[in-house]
Amino acid sequence: MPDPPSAIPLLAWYDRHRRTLPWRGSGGGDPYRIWLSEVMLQQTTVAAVGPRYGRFLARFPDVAALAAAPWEDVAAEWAGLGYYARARNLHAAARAVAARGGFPDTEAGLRELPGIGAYTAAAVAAIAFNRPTVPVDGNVERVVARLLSIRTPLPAARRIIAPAAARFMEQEAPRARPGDFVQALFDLGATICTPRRPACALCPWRGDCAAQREGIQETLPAKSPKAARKRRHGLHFLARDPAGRLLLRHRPPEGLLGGMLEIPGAPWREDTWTLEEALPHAPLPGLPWALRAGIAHHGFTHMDLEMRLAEAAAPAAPAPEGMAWMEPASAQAALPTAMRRLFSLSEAPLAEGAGAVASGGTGARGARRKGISG
DNA sequence: AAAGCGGGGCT
DNA sequence: AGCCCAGCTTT
Repeated sequence: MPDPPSAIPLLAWYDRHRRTLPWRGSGGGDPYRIWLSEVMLQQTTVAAVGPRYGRFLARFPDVAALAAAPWEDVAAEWAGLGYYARARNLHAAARAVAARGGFPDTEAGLRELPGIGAYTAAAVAAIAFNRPTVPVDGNVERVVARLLSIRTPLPAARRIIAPAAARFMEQEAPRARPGDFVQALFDLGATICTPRRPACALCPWRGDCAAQREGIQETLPAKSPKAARKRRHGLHFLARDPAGRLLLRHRPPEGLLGGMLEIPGAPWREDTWTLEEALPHAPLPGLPWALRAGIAHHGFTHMDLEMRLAEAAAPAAPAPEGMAWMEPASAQAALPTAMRRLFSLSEAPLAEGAGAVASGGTGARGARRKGISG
Protein backbone atom coordinates (compact mmCIF):
# COMPACT_ATOMS: atom_id res chain seq x y z
CA MET A 1 0.00 0.00 0.00
CA PRO A 2 1.60 3.32 -1.04
CA ASP A 3 1.72 6.21 1.41
CA PRO A 4 -1.22 8.59 1.22
CA PRO A 5 -0.40 12.05 -0.18
CA SER A 6 0.34 15.00 2.08
CA ALA A 7 -2.77 16.47 3.69
CA ILE A 8 -1.40 19.99 3.58
CA PRO A 9 -2.64 20.89 0.06
CA LEU A 10 -6.12 19.59 0.95
CA LEU A 11 -6.29 21.66 4.15
CA ALA A 12 -5.11 24.76 2.27
CA TRP A 13 -7.80 24.16 -0.36
CA TYR A 14 -10.41 23.69 2.39
CA ASP A 15 -9.48 26.97 4.04
CA ARG A 16 -10.36 28.75 0.79
CA HIS A 17 -13.22 26.70 -0.60
CA ARG A 18 -15.08 25.11 2.30
CA ARG A 19 -18.85 24.96 1.88
CA THR A 20 -21.04 27.10 4.12
CA LEU A 21 -23.49 24.69 5.74
CA PRO A 22 -26.08 25.17 8.51
CA TRP A 23 -24.31 22.81 10.93
CA ARG A 24 -21.00 24.65 10.45
CA GLY A 25 -22.29 28.00 11.68
CA SER A 26 -22.72 29.38 15.15
CA GLY A 27 -22.93 26.89 17.96
CA GLY A 28 -19.84 25.24 16.52
CA GLY A 29 -18.50 22.44 18.62
CA ASP A 30 -21.91 21.57 20.06
CA PRO A 31 -21.94 17.76 19.89
CA TYR A 32 -25.75 17.69 19.79
CA ARG A 33 -25.87 19.77 16.62
CA ILE A 34 -23.06 17.84 14.98
CA TRP A 35 -24.60 14.49 15.89
CA LEU A 36 -27.99 15.57 14.57
CA SER A 37 -26.47 16.71 11.28
CA GLU A 38 -24.58 13.44 10.88
CA VAL A 39 -27.66 11.31 11.49
CA MET A 40 -29.79 13.40 9.11
CA LEU A 41 -27.06 13.13 6.49
CA GLN A 42 -26.93 9.33 6.60
CA GLN A 43 -27.73 8.30 3.01
CA THR A 44 -29.33 11.71 2.54
CA THR A 45 -28.06 14.58 0.43
CA VAL A 46 -27.01 17.94 1.84
CA ALA A 47 -29.72 19.52 -0.33
CA ALA A 48 -32.43 17.37 1.26
CA VAL A 49 -31.22 17.96 4.82
CA GLY A 50 -30.77 21.70 4.41
CA PRO A 51 -34.35 22.85 4.98
CA ARG A 52 -35.05 20.18 7.62
CA TYR A 53 -32.07 20.68 9.93
CA GLY A 54 -32.95 24.13 11.23
CA ARG A 55 -36.59 23.18 11.63
CA PHE A 56 -35.70 20.15 13.74
CA LEU A 57 -33.27 22.17 15.82
CA ALA A 58 -35.85 24.88 16.45
CA ARG A 59 -38.33 22.30 17.69
CA PHE A 60 -35.79 20.30 19.72
CA PRO A 61 -33.04 22.83 20.60
CA ASP A 62 -30.92 20.54 22.76
CA VAL A 63 -30.55 16.93 23.74
CA ALA A 64 -32.70 17.40 26.85
CA ALA A 65 -35.58 18.74 24.78
CA LEU A 66 -35.35 15.82 22.37
CA ALA A 67 -35.15 13.33 25.21
CA ALA A 68 -38.24 14.82 26.85
CA ALA A 69 -40.34 14.84 23.66
CA PRO A 70 -42.95 12.16 22.95
CA TRP A 71 -42.23 9.84 20.03
CA GLU A 72 -45.20 11.16 18.06
CA ASP A 73 -43.63 14.63 17.91
CA VAL A 74 -40.28 13.27 16.77
CA ALA A 75 -41.93 11.08 14.13
CA ALA A 76 -43.97 13.98 12.78
CA GLU A 77 -40.87 16.17 12.55
CA TRP A 78 -38.94 13.41 10.75
CA ALA A 79 -41.77 12.51 8.36
CA GLY A 80 -40.63 12.65 4.73
CA LEU A 81 -36.92 12.27 5.54
CA GLY A 82 -36.92 8.49 5.20
CA TYR A 83 -35.07 5.71 7.01
CA TYR A 84 -37.30 6.09 10.04
CA ALA A 85 -35.15 3.83 12.19
CA ARG A 86 -32.86 6.86 12.32
CA ALA A 87 -35.54 8.85 14.14
CA ARG A 88 -36.26 6.00 16.56
CA ASN A 89 -32.57 5.59 17.32
CA LEU A 90 -32.06 9.34 17.57
CA HIS A 91 -34.79 9.56 20.17
CA ALA A 92 -33.44 6.58 22.14
CA ALA A 93 -29.89 7.93 21.99
CA ALA A 94 -31.04 11.35 23.23
CA ARG A 95 -32.59 9.69 26.26
CA ALA A 96 -29.41 7.71 26.90
CA VAL A 97 -27.27 10.84 26.62
CA ALA A 98 -29.57 12.84 28.89
CA ALA A 99 -29.51 10.03 31.44
CA ARG A 100 -25.72 9.86 31.50
CA GLY A 101 -25.40 13.64 31.69
CA GLY A 102 -23.82 14.41 28.32
CA PHE A 103 -22.33 13.01 25.15
CA PRO A 104 -19.47 10.55 25.30
CA ASP A 105 -16.39 12.29 23.92
CA THR A 106 -14.62 9.27 22.47
CA GLU A 107 -15.23 7.25 19.33
CA ALA A 108 -15.77 4.05 21.32
CA GLY A 109 -18.20 5.75 23.68
CA LEU A 110 -20.22 7.25 20.84
CA ARG A 111 -20.31 3.90 19.05
CA GLU A 112 -22.39 2.50 21.92
CA LEU A 113 -25.32 4.81 21.22
CA PRO A 114 -28.19 3.50 19.08
CA GLY A 115 -28.01 4.60 15.47
CA ILE A 116 -24.30 5.43 15.69
CA GLY A 117 -22.16 3.07 13.64
CA ALA A 118 -18.51 3.16 12.69
CA TYR A 119 -18.90 6.16 10.40
CA THR A 120 -20.98 8.41 12.66
CA ALA A 121 -18.91 7.63 15.75
CA ALA A 122 -15.76 8.67 13.91
CA ALA A 123 -17.38 11.75 12.37
CA VAL A 124 -18.71 13.12 15.68
CA ALA A 125 -15.47 12.24 17.48
CA ALA A 126 -13.42 14.11 14.89
CA ILE A 127 -15.70 17.11 14.29
CA ALA A 128 -17.08 17.71 17.80
CA PHE A 129 -14.13 16.52 19.88
CA ASN A 130 -11.15 16.77 17.50
CA ARG A 131 -10.26 13.13 17.94
CA PRO A 132 -7.73 11.97 15.32
CA THR A 133 -9.91 9.52 13.38
CA VAL A 134 -11.08 9.34 9.76
CA PRO A 135 -14.78 8.56 9.14
CA VAL A 136 -15.27 6.67 5.88
CA ASP A 137 -18.44 7.67 4.06
CA GLY A 138 -19.28 7.52 0.37
CA ASN A 139 -17.18 10.60 -0.34
CA VAL A 140 -14.10 9.25 1.40
CA GLU A 141 -14.51 5.87 -0.30
CA ARG A 142 -14.52 7.55 -3.68
CA VAL A 143 -11.60 9.89 -2.96
CA VAL A 144 -9.40 7.14 -1.52
CA ALA A 145 -10.31 4.59 -4.20
CA ARG A 146 -9.23 7.09 -6.85
CA LEU A 147 -6.12 8.38 -5.08
CA LEU A 148 -4.80 4.83 -4.73
CA SER A 149 -6.51 3.42 -7.85
CA ILE A 150 -8.25 0.67 -5.92
CA ARG A 151 -10.10 -1.41 -8.53
CA THR A 152 -11.74 -3.89 -6.18
CA PRO A 153 -15.51 -3.27 -6.35
CA LEU A 154 -17.48 -2.06 -3.35
CA PRO A 155 -18.50 -3.24 -0.85
CA ALA A 156 -15.49 -5.61 -0.69
CA ALA A 157 -13.14 -2.67 -1.27
CA ARG A 158 -13.96 -1.27 2.18
CA ARG A 159 -11.45 -3.72 3.67
CA ILE A 160 -8.75 -1.89 1.71
CA ILE A 161 -10.11 1.66 1.79
CA ALA A 162 -10.71 1.99 5.55
CA PRO A 163 -7.13 1.27 6.69
CA ALA A 164 -5.78 3.41 3.84
CA ALA A 165 -7.94 6.33 4.95
CA ALA A 166 -6.91 5.86 8.58
CA ARG A 167 -3.27 6.38 7.61
CA PHE A 168 -3.91 10.08 6.98
CA MET A 169 -3.94 10.57 10.74
CA GLU A 170 -0.30 9.50 10.90
CA GLN A 171 0.46 12.94 9.48
CA GLU A 172 0.98 16.00 11.64
CA ALA A 173 -1.29 18.46 9.78
CA PRO A 174 -4.52 16.44 10.08
CA ARG A 175 -3.76 15.57 13.70
CA ALA A 176 -3.60 19.29 14.44
CA ARG A 177 -7.14 19.84 13.13
CA PRO A 178 -9.00 16.54 12.66
CA GLY A 179 -12.46 18.09 12.32
CA ASP A 180 -11.35 20.33 9.50
CA PHE A 181 -9.47 17.52 7.80
CA VAL A 182 -12.40 15.12 7.64
CA GLN A 183 -14.75 17.85 6.48
CA ALA A 184 -12.18 18.76 3.84
CA LEU A 185 -12.39 15.18 2.58
CA PHE A 186 -16.20 15.45 2.47
CA ASP A 187 -16.08 18.74 0.59
CA LEU A 188 -13.52 17.43 -1.87
CA GLY A 189 -15.72 14.42 -2.63
CA ALA A 190 -18.85 16.56 -2.89
CA THR A 191 -17.53 19.37 -5.08
CA ILE A 192 -14.37 18.17 -6.91
CA CYS A 193 -14.00 14.41 -6.75
CA THR A 194 -17.63 13.84 -7.76
CA PRO A 195 -19.08 10.52 -8.89
CA ARG A 196 -19.33 11.68 -12.50
CA ARG A 197 -17.12 14.15 -14.37
CA PRO A 198 -14.77 14.98 -11.48
CA ALA A 199 -13.09 18.39 -11.73
CA CYS A 200 -9.55 17.01 -11.57
CA ALA A 201 -8.03 20.25 -12.88
CA LEU A 202 -9.15 22.00 -9.69
CA CYS A 203 -8.11 19.22 -7.29
CA PRO A 204 -5.48 20.00 -4.65
CA TRP A 205 -4.25 16.41 -5.09
CA ARG A 206 -4.22 16.38 -8.89
CA GLY A 207 -0.56 15.40 -9.01
CA ASP A 208 -1.02 12.65 -6.43
CA CYS A 209 -3.94 10.69 -7.86
CA ALA A 210 -3.11 7.26 -9.28
CA ALA A 211 -6.48 6.85 -11.00
CA GLN A 212 -6.13 10.17 -12.76
CA ARG A 213 -2.66 9.27 -13.99
CA GLU A 214 -4.17 6.10 -15.44
CA GLY A 215 -7.18 7.99 -16.81
CA ILE A 216 -9.68 5.72 -15.00
CA GLN A 217 -10.90 8.13 -12.30
CA GLU A 218 -14.46 8.20 -13.62
CA THR A 219 -14.72 4.41 -13.42
CA LEU A 220 -13.82 4.28 -9.71
CA PRO A 221 -14.94 3.13 -7.29
CA ALA A 222 -16.36 0.06 -9.03
CA LYS A 223 -19.54 -1.38 -7.52
CA SER A 224 -20.98 -4.87 -7.39
CA PRO A 225 -24.36 -5.24 -9.13
CA LYS A 226 -27.38 -4.93 -6.88
CA ALA A 227 -30.53 -7.02 -6.77
CA ALA A 228 -33.57 -6.07 -8.84
CA ARG A 229 -36.53 -4.38 -7.17
CA LYS A 230 -39.74 -6.28 -6.58
CA ARG A 231 -43.17 -4.86 -7.42
CA ARG A 232 -45.99 -4.99 -4.87
CA HIS A 233 -49.62 -3.87 -4.83
CA GLY A 234 -51.82 -2.48 -2.07
CA LEU A 235 -55.36 -1.24 -1.62
CA HIS A 236 -55.98 1.18 1.23
CA PHE A 237 -59.05 2.53 2.96
CA LEU A 238 -59.51 6.18 3.93
CA ALA A 239 -62.44 6.78 6.29
CA ARG A 240 -63.70 10.28 7.17
CA ASP A 241 -65.89 10.91 10.19
CA PRO A 242 -68.65 13.55 10.26
CA ALA A 243 -66.11 16.13 11.50
CA GLY A 244 -63.90 15.48 8.47
CA ARG A 245 -61.22 13.70 10.44
CA LEU A 246 -59.22 10.82 8.91
CA LEU A 247 -58.77 7.34 10.36
CA LEU A 248 -55.05 6.48 10.44
CA ARG A 249 -53.20 3.48 11.78
CA HIS A 250 -49.88 3.17 13.61
CA ARG A 251 -47.43 0.85 11.88
CA PRO A 252 -45.43 -1.60 13.99
CA PRO A 253 -42.34 -0.02 15.58
CA GLU A 254 -39.87 -1.96 13.41
CA GLY A 255 -39.60 -2.73 9.74
CA LEU A 256 -40.71 -0.72 6.72
CA LEU A 257 -41.98 2.74 7.74
CA GLY A 258 -41.67 1.49 11.32
CA GLY A 259 -43.41 3.58 13.95
CA MET A 260 -45.01 5.86 11.37
CA LEU A 261 -48.64 6.54 10.53
CA GLU A 262 -50.36 4.96 7.53
CA ILE A 263 -53.68 4.81 5.78
CA PRO A 264 -54.93 1.35 6.78
CA GLY A 265 -55.27 -1.24 4.04
CA ALA A 266 -54.76 -4.74 2.74
CA PRO A 267 -51.21 -6.15 2.98
CA TRP A 268 -48.86 -5.42 0.07
CA ARG A 269 -48.59 -8.42 -2.21
CA GLU A 270 -47.47 -9.51 -5.65
CA ASP A 271 -50.96 -9.55 -7.22
CA THR A 272 -53.29 -6.58 -7.51
CA TRP A 273 -56.33 -6.37 -5.23
CA THR A 274 -59.95 -5.93 -6.19
CA LEU A 275 -62.06 -3.84 -3.84
CA GLU A 276 -64.25 -6.82 -2.95
CA GLU A 277 -61.23 -8.95 -2.22
CA ALA A 278 -59.61 -6.33 0.01
CA LEU A 279 -62.81 -5.50 1.90
CA PRO A 280 -62.04 -7.78 4.89
CA HIS A 281 -58.99 -5.58 5.55
CA ALA A 282 -61.05 -2.37 5.81
CA PRO A 283 -60.60 -0.68 9.21
CA LEU A 284 -64.33 -0.33 9.87
CA PRO A 285 -66.98 -2.86 8.79
CA GLY A 286 -69.96 -2.14 6.59
CA LEU A 287 -68.99 1.24 5.11
CA PRO A 288 -69.87 2.15 1.49
CA TRP A 289 -66.32 2.14 0.15
CA ALA A 290 -65.81 3.78 -3.24
CA LEU A 291 -62.61 3.30 -5.21
CA ARG A 292 -60.78 6.37 -6.46
CA ALA A 293 -59.31 6.56 -9.94
CA GLY A 294 -55.55 6.45 -10.24
CA ILE A 295 -52.62 4.67 -8.65
CA ALA A 296 -50.04 6.04 -6.26
CA HIS A 297 -46.53 4.83 -7.11
CA HIS A 298 -43.69 4.81 -4.64
CA GLY A 299 -40.23 3.36 -5.04
CA PHE A 300 -38.42 2.07 -1.97
CA THR A 301 -34.83 0.88 -2.11
CA HIS A 302 -35.85 -2.74 -2.60
CA MET A 303 -39.48 -2.54 -3.78
CA ASP A 304 -41.76 -0.64 -6.13
CA LEU A 305 -45.18 -0.12 -4.61
CA GLU A 306 -48.45 0.61 -6.41
CA MET A 307 -51.37 1.56 -4.17
CA ARG A 308 -55.04 2.24 -4.83
CA LEU A 309 -57.37 4.14 -2.53
CA ALA A 310 -60.96 3.54 -1.46
CA GLU A 311 -62.88 6.11 0.57
CA ALA A 312 -66.00 6.18 2.67
CA ALA A 313 -67.87 8.45 5.06
CA ALA A 314 -67.99 6.93 8.51
CA PRO A 315 -70.38 7.60 11.40
CA ALA A 316 -68.93 9.04 14.59
CA ALA A 317 -67.24 6.17 16.39
CA PRO A 318 -64.19 5.55 18.55
CA ALA A 319 -61.07 4.59 16.60
CA PRO A 320 -60.28 0.87 16.64
CA GLU A 321 -57.26 -0.36 18.59
CA GLY A 322 -53.99 0.97 17.17
CA MET A 323 -55.72 3.67 15.12
CA ALA A 324 -56.62 7.30 15.62
CA TRP A 325 -58.87 9.95 14.10
CA MET A 326 -56.76 12.91 13.01
CA GLU A 327 -57.31 16.33 11.51
CA PRO A 328 -56.35 16.27 7.82
CA ALA A 329 -53.65 18.95 8.12
CA SER A 330 -51.75 17.38 11.00
CA ALA A 331 -52.30 13.91 9.57
CA GLN A 332 -50.81 14.78 6.22
CA ALA A 333 -47.83 16.49 7.81
CA ALA A 334 -47.06 13.40 9.89
CA LEU A 335 -47.38 10.87 7.05
CA PRO A 336 -44.36 9.39 5.31
CA THR A 337 -44.06 10.27 1.63
CA ALA A 338 -45.54 7.03 0.28
CA MET A 339 -48.68 7.69 2.30
CA ARG A 340 -48.83 11.34 1.27
CA ARG A 341 -48.89 10.25 -2.34
CA LEU A 342 -51.63 7.76 -1.60
CA PHE A 343 -53.59 10.42 0.27
CA SER A 344 -53.39 12.77 -2.71
CA LEU A 345 -55.54 10.29 -4.67
CA SER A 346 -58.46 11.47 -2.57
CA GLU A 347 -58.56 14.53 -4.85
CA ALA A 348 -59.09 12.23 -7.84
CA PRO A 349 -62.51 11.39 -9.27
CA LEU A 350 -64.13 8.11 -8.42
CA ALA A 351 -63.00 5.11 -10.41
CA GLU A 352 -65.13 3.97 -13.29
CA GLY A 353 -68.10 1.95 -12.10
CA ALA A 354 -67.18 2.59 -8.49
CA GLY A 355 -70.41 4.17 -7.35
CA ALA A 356 -73.20 6.56 -8.09
CA VAL A 357 -70.98 9.15 -9.76
CA ALA A 358 -70.97 8.86 -13.54
CA SER A 359 -67.58 8.24 -15.06
CA GLY A 360 -66.33 9.29 -18.46
CA GLY A 361 -63.28 11.13 -17.24
CA THR A 362 -59.80 9.99 -18.10
CA GLY A 363 -58.63 9.28 -14.59
CA ALA A 364 -56.67 11.26 -12.05
CA ARG A 365 -56.79 14.63 -13.75
CA GLY A 366 -55.06 17.26 -11.70
CA ALA A 367 -53.28 14.65 -9.65
CA ARG A 368 -50.36 13.98 -11.98
CA ARG A 369 -47.73 15.02 -9.56
CA LYS A 370 -44.75 12.77 -9.00
CA GLY A 371 -45.83 9.25 -8.12
CA ILE A 372 -49.42 9.60 -9.25
CA SER A 373 -50.89 8.15 -12.41
CA GLY A 374 -54.30 7.28 -13.76
C1' DA B 1 -21.53 -11.06 3.41
C1' DA B 2 -26.11 -9.90 2.29
C1' DA B 3 -30.41 -7.89 2.86
C1' DG B 4 -33.78 -4.50 4.69
C1' DC B 5 -34.52 0.14 5.18
C1' DG B 6 -36.74 6.23 2.18
C1' DG B 7 -36.68 9.68 -0.39
C1' DG B 8 -35.01 13.42 -3.12
C1' DG B 9 -31.79 15.50 -6.39
C1' DC B 10 -29.26 15.15 -10.46
C1' DT B 11 -27.84 13.31 -14.99
C1' DA C 1 -34.71 5.87 -15.60
C1' DG C 2 -30.99 5.12 -13.06
C1' DC C 3 -27.47 6.45 -9.80
C1' DC C 4 -26.01 8.44 -5.66
C1' DC C 5 -26.23 10.26 -1.18
C1' DA C 6 -21.77 12.78 5.68
C1' DG C 7 -24.98 4.43 6.78
C1' DC C 8 -27.05 1.36 10.51
C1' DT C 9 -28.94 -2.92 11.95
C1' DT C 10 -30.17 -7.57 11.59
C1' DT C 11 -29.64 -12.11 9.69
